Amino acid sequence: MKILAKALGANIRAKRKELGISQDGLALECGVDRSYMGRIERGEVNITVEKLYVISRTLGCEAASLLPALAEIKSED
Amino acid sequence: MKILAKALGANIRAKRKELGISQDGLALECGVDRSYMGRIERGEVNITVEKLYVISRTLGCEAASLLPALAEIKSED
DNA sequence: ATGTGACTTGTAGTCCGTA
DNA sequence: ATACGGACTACAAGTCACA
Repeated sequence: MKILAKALGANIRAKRKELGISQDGLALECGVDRSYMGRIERGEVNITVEKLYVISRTLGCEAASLLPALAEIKSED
Repeated sequence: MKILAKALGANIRAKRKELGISQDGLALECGVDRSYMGRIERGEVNITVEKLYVISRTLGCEAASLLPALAEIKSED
């Protein structure tokens, strides 16, 4: 899919592994579906800012820290 | 509406005014409807990360810099 | 130039599976 | 535990008219 979603998903996955929790453990704590969290990490969906905050809160980091830099994304998305 | 959307909208509006451009000027450059940009700034809608990047690119700043800190948003959204 | 209402369409997000 | 799919429902995205 889109570069942006993939980069964001990769950041979320990296942070999650850093904490040593499972994908569906994270999904459960975020109150989102297990299968949906998988799609997010794989960059198959373009999440809303609200969901980004729910996830970052659970991951214990700033929402801003999960976002890839603009330079990484270039002109498309 | 939600605190998060309002805080984000306020940040976008502040950055836009800093650049001295109008709401529909920004909307035009972002390729979104004038009325929709108004709703974003007023925090009436919960935008996707993709839209956030389109707007931040037009504003010439990092997407992360438009996001309010987690501490400002507390447990709700 | 901006706010608001009443829409339609696309997709985010949910819930159920199988491997 | 994770990837992936199908079939939904909720809401973001986009358009237009009027104040």
